[in-house]
Amino acid sequence: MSIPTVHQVLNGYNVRFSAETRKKVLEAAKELDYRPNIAARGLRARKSFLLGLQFNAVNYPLIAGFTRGFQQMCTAQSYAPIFLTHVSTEDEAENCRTLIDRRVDGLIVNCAVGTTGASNAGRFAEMRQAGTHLVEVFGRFVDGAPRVTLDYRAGAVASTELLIAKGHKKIALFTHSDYRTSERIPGLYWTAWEHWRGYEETMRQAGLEPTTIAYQVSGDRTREGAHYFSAYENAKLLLNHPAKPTAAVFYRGEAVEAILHYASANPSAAPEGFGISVFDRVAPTHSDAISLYALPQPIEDVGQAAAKLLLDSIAGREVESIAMGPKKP
Amino acid sequence: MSIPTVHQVLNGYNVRFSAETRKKVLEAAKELDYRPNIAARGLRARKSFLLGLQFNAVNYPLIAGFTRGFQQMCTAQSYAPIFLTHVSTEDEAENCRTLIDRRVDGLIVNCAVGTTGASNAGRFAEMRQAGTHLVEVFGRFVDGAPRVTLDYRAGAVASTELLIAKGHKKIALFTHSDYRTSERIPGLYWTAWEHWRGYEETMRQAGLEPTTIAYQVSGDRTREGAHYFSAYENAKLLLNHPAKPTAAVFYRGEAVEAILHYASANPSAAPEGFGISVFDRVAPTHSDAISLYALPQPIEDVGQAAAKLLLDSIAGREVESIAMGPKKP
DNA sequence: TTGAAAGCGATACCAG
DNA sequence: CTGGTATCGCTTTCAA
Repeated sequence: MSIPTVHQVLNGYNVRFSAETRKKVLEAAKELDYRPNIAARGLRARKSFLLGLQFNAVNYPLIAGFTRGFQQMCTAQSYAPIFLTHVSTEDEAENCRTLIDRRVDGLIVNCAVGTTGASNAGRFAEMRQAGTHLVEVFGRFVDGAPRVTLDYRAGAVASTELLIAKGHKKIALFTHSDYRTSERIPGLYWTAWEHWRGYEETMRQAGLEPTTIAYQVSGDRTREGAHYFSAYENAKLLLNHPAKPTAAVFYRGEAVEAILHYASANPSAAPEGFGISVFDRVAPTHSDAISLYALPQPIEDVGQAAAKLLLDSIAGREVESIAMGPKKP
Repeated sequence: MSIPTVHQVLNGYNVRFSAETRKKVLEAAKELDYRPNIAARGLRARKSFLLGLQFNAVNYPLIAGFTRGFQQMCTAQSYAPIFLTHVSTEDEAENCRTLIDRRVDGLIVNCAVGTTGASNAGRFAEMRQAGTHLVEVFGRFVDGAPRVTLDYRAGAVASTELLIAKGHKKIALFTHSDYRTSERIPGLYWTAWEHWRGYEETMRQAGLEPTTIAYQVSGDRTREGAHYFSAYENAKLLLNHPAKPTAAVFYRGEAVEAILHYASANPSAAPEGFGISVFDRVAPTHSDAISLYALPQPIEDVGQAAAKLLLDSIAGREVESIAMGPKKP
């Protein structure tokens, strides 16, 4: 039996062959547990069947969920992910080099941004122009790139509606102080901005007065616990606010944890029946004073969607950016 | 200029060639930004220069650190990691299949264990026997495999010594109730056991009386926050213990968080100046009553070491298992 | 219905 | 010193 014959049969061009030939080939393949060599196939096809997954290490809580969704999608099409993380733009550039040397068929980008605002976004945009298949995730830095993001507006809408449904009327928004600056700094803080818009819109539509309370995040906001400590220190801003809110929508799960801890350390600080909702993960925490409604972010779905977009792009199909809100409970 | 000539020059067999030839080749290579195709090289060498990285998703807090260490080591030798996570033994088997189909040159294993104790450890042991290069991390399931683990004994020794150095004499150990069963269940709870041994040994050597206090973890202990809630509910076991400890060595960071929260919610519960030390990561938490000394686990180093072991094994060198304790502060 | 042959990009061997 | 040639495993084309 010749190599091409075997090949044809194994790859489904069965019409051309006699039943007997087919049977013999199939049996032999099974017996030998034949598995095609993907690298060799790729050499011929000028592909690697490898996808590069670049992640900013500050987003480490997202990694596990994202990669799970991603691998489900891509291994089903016999692609495999090469996963690399970076902590700086230099790191990122080096990892990118590694991936290109590997001839990856596509790239997931999760930009690093230096304290000065420097990033590799421009380079990525050029690469995309030059034909590299690339999808950006959890960010809006690379011009023109298809992206998968979290829909913070939808998250805020759902969070606010949830508290309204629980009967709350005085619902505050507790967010960080840069929620309004996102218009001016491209790529940064837009999630807080959209979140705020979603909150305001929902409150207004319900005929309720929005009250936005912002805490300042001091120093490097990517440092461990930056939001936690800032929120803790500013807990009174929320709990002693003149508008006397009975509930609050939060922008960050970390800030929720801080208020939960503050409230249990200061039993009279939070009004009876205070409610909190948030579009984020909240770490397991003991709390009796406050009712917490966490709408988890669909991180795994983001991973799946990103893989799908990337594979579609590689296959030459049209792709469109997606923003993913909270799952219906 | 012929292909082999170029090849030879580019790969450092320079002695054989005239200076002029060398120069021409090198210049052309630079100008064209020549990068060898690793897949093609691998086809000929019957290698893939790919390493499979299988991680149990329950260990997600370790992923970011581990992969960073791992990638540093392996990209330096022009290997790249394919990263896959599993949540069950079936998942793990499927991922393993994916990696083998990819002809990975080596495998990092982080076993899943079902509630019945079932695992793929046997299969991995066979694969190793059959010549697959494989390194186990954070576990002791695969018979005969070289592994990189955390040295919980050293962690406990350092934790205990630290509290002794701070002047504490009544130092308890706060751990979960299965710390003694590890002798009987291979692969499970051995970290708690070693940790306990390290604590006892250090206390005895210092002429102090060890007091081990254990909390029961109810239900599925891999569920989110299992240790946190169990420790919280059993906080009194530690803080009201008849031996009146002034400090405690903890086995888990999560349990530390629980006690910190409990103590700030119950201000008189912890004695003045209570000290806690732990060989683990502790999430950022506001706390004034308790002095916390966290000795971080060297997760990134584990990643590096695992990559080194695997690459050594692939290169045919002898490899030996490593246990990594806390870094000297 | 089948198989011979070319080629993907790199490497190894050996003859000139 | 230099280059022709075979080879890795797979896919495609075309002739028999």
